[in-house]
Order: sequence, then C-alpha cells, then structure tokens
Amino acid sequence: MQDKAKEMNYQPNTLASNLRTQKSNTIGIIVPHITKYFFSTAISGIEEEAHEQGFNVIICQSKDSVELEAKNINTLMSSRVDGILISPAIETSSVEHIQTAINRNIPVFFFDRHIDSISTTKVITDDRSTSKELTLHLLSQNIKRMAVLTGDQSVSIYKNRVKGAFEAFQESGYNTEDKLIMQQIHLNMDDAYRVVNEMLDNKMEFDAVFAMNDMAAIGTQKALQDRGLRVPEDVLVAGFSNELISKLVSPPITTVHQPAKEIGKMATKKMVNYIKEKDKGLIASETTVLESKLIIRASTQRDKVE
Amino acid sequence: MQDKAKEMNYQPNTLASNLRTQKSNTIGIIVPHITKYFFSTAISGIEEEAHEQGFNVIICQSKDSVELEAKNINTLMSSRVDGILISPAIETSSVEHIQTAINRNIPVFFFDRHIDSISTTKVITDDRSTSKELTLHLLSQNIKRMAVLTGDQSVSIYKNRVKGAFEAFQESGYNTEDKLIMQQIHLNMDDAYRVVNEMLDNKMEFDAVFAMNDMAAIGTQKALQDRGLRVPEDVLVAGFSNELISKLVSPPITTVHQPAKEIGKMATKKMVNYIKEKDKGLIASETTVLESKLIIRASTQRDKVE
DNA sequence: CTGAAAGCGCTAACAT
DNA sequence: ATGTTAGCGCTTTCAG
Repeated sequence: MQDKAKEMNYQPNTLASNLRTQKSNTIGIIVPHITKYFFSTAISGIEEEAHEQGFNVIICQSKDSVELEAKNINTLMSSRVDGILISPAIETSSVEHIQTAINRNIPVFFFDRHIDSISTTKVITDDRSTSKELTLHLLSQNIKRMAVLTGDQSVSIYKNRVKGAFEAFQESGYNTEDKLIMQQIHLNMDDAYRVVNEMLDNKMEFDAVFAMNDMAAIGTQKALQDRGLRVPEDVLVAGFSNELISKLVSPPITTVHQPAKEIGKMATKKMVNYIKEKDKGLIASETTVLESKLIIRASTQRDKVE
Repeated sequence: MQDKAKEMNYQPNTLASNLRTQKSNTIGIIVPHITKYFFSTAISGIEEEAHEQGFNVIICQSKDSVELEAKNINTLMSSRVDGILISPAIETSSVEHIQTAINRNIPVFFFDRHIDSISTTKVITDDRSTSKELTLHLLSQNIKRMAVLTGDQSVSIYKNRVKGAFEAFQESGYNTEDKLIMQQIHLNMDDAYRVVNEMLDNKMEFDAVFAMNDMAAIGTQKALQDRGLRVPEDVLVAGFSNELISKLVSPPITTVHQPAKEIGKMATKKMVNYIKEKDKGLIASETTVLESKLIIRASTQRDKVE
C-alpha cells in the first residue's frame, strides 16, 4: 500500500544518505587539460566505469600548475569525494598537497602520469618498452643520427620514453653520444617547429626525429617540409600518443597508441574496489601496467608506404 | 580560543551543509561525447567558471542516445544537482526526460545544441548567419554547383547551418534546385569519404563542397584528392567548427570558429545566476547568441593561398 | 522480524 | 548582539 505509493515516484535523498554514511559516492578527477585527446578519452573511460558502479565523477583541471592542482585537491576534499584519480601537473616539485589528501585518508591513485616517490596504486602504460620498440624500428632503417625531442624530464612519462630510446641504442651497440641528439622542448607544435628550424640553421645533422608526442612530431614534420626536406625520404619522423590527427597529416606519422580509455576504466575499477574494501582494512597499493602499441605509418617507412 | 583551535584545520562538512540547505552546489553537464574537441573545450569553460563561483561539475556523456541521456538526467536528479547544462543527443524525438527535470524544479539550460520546443535559457551560436556568410564566400568564387553534406536535420545546429546556406543562395538570386545538391550523411570522415566517392561514381557534378563539420570536410577532401581532383583548383571544400586538425591538413580547410569555451562560461554564468536568484522568484528564460567567426583558408581560395 | 529512535553536522529560526 | 535548539532524511542500532 504505502510501498506502492512510494514506488510511484519516491526518490531517496542522496544528500541525507551521504551525510549519514559519510560517503559521497563521488570520485574526483584531476587532469592537466580536459581538452587533450588522451585525457578526454581517459575521462570518458572513467565516466563510463564510474556510472556503471554507481559513482559520480567531479572533474578538475590543473592546467599543469601545482598551485591549481593543490586548489583542486582542496575542492575535492571539501566535497568529500571518496577518492581521487590524478594525472599530476608537469611541475611535480612539491607533492605535499597530494600527501595531505592521503594522510586524511582519502585514497589518491595515479593514472598515466605518476609520481614515483608516492606509494599508492598506479595505472600506467609501458611507455619505456614501446619507446624502445619504436627506436629499434627507426634504427633498423639504417639511420645515421637521430634527434629526440623530449619534454620536462621530471615528468614520469617523458623520462620513461627517453629511457626506452636509450635502451634501444645500447642494445643495438650504438654509441648514444655519436648517434643521438637530445633536445628538451615544450612538447607542442610551435615549439617543435621553432627548435627543428634552429637545429637546421645550426647545421646539425640528423636523418630521424623521435618526438615524445604527436603534436611535436607534426611541428617537426612541417618544419622539415617547409625547408624542402622530404619525410620519410630524407628524414624519418615519429611521435607518441596516437592523436587522431597523426594519421591525417601527410605523410601519416608513426606513433604509439596508448589505451587511454582502458587506463581510465582500470583506474576507476581499482578505486571503486579500494573504496569498497577500505572498511575491511584491505589496503594494498599496486602498479598496473597496460600495454601500448606501436603504430608504424608512412613517416618512418622508406620502402613501402601505408 | 576555540576559534583558533578551529581555524587550525577546521573543515566544514559539505555533506551536512548540503542536506541542511537542500543544495549541492553542483552543476550537472550532459554532452554527447567528451572526446569531441568542441565539447571538451566547452566543458573546460564550464569547469573554470563553475569553480570560480564555488560550484562543482558532474559530467555525463549521452553518446548521442536518448536512453542514456534520460539515465544521465536521472543520475543527476538523484545527485540533487542544482542545475543541468545540456547539449542534447542527436535523436531528440522524445523530450519527456528533460521536461521531467524541469517540472521537478531543476533548471535545465541548453548550450550549443538545443531544443526549440522547450522554453528555457539557451546559449547558442549564430550558426545560421555565419553559414550564410561562408556560402556567400563560396558563391563569390563563381562556383557552378555546390554540394552540402549535412547531418540529421532534427538537430538544431545542422538545421540552422543548412538554413544559412539556403539564405545565401536566395539572396544571391540563385536557384537552389540547379545549383545545390543536398546530401544527408553521418558527419564523420569515413561516411563523407564514402558518399563523395559515390557522388563521383554517379557522375554528379559539383565544384564546391560545404560539409557541416570539419571531420566530414576532411573526409571529403581526401576522397577528392584520392580521385585525382585538386583542392581548391577543381573543387572548393569548407567545413564547420574549427577543429584543431582543420588547419593542419593539406590544404588547410576553410571553416567556422565557434567560441566553445565562451559558450561554456556563459551558460555557467546564466545557470549560477539563476540558481542564486531562483529563491527570489526571478525566473526568466533567455536565449544568448554568441558570435562565431568565419575562417577562410586555402581550401576555398583559388587565387591566393593562406 | 518488524518498528521506533538516535544521530550524522550543519543552518536557520528562535530565545535570551 | 550572542547562544541555544530543532530538524534536513537518511541509516544504523536497539528494543519489542
């Protein structure tokens, strides 16, 4: 009787439930930029998985600033989120704000970018080994000298990608001092364009460029082509992350596909699981490594074209 | 004394406050796909503005499905969001779920895509007039016949873009039956590629293509080039939305830049304002039209190149 | 096994 | 002006 009346259009008040249980059924997300395809795809995975498990997601952007990131963490803490998934800002000098949240018993898990010194659950990709694989592919084309355009080496993912490239050189018995030029840049199209032009102005010699993300690879390719150099005939070009655009430029660019959506889903699964198990005292931090995949396209193939 | 002790690290419990005030200080967002650049950019604007005003944002994707959209609305209602910003799904046949929320006194505002039959606040762009402007630009190049690739005409934005194109023809005194070919497609790269090839197979004649989004324009351009036709020498190609990629393909594509971030910010301002004024009974729905901007690139310029 | 009662931590109304 | 108290609607506990 009452039951039926209730079933008609009874809506339990989540606010009251949240207060009583001290749980918000909400997961906070912090990413550098929502508009980057990798992150929006990861968020898409997080959103799907979270909703399936009855959790909401609150989104924050750090704009790659530690200050904003700290603010975001405060916002999320005061919203009483049950956990935080974060891909931290570039400048990871200070990690207090993250420790603060953890100390307050709010789980903070990393996805993609991560901070080694903080012991918590992480869901990352095997950037190092795929970067190595890509470099071996470049070396197999008898290149004389390879330029690497990398980002801030304090960012885990860039550090690992560089590490992989070095490993490939060492494994192949090549001298990295002779055959490798390292350039740290802002990994975007404009800066890559500028730096490659500078390198050419300075008569640096190289016949392959491995940029640590696709936008930088595209800027590189454009710079080379504007100077009359052909890709891949004169210089090979490779990127990283498999942005949509990387297969649409001419020639399409060899890159590494990262399972962004799966990373998001996996991180969410780990988090939800942790939240549910937390009460039972089962706390263990683990690092999950998802496989990324080398995608070879025309920009690094001298013989056949995709 | 106590004050100081409290100031040290007192964190008011938002959950309790929310229950007491019956407000969540949260705005719900529903978009078709987070991963589309336009939407992630709009969300970025919403996030910034909302946080500035002390509101959180919960994000949902409808995947362009009315069922999922209805589910999202339920999720947001049960989360007791103070308002919902929505860019509705393609198939807007049923609008009950949106009406339900409005009837329950939860404000639902539209941004970008919108449903005319629902009377509420809307923040949109002047697609029609910019589409007209773009078409006039094409007509000024003495084209003989223009093909329009459009999406579902029940979607407000596509309908308005087509309307603008028609207006340009009429204003110029051209007969749309002779000079205009309309093709309704799925507005993505692959479908555009397929349809343009079909049109060429069927010996349809046209020397300009206006695709109602950039990805379709890129598919069009690729199809034309693969058949040995030159852009812009043989066929002009124009798109819509100014995706990042549209200026990176070869030739760069003429398109319309929409102020995605500003749309998000404006919609959020209207919503926050409404939420604050609601108690005072000041309810008025208004439609704000933001200006978009024609960006002419090489794909539609026979004389000079950008 | 069903039903009443206490309490989560705040805010708003009321009384001092 | 300041201090006290009731109550938001759930969940959990405790009594019947």
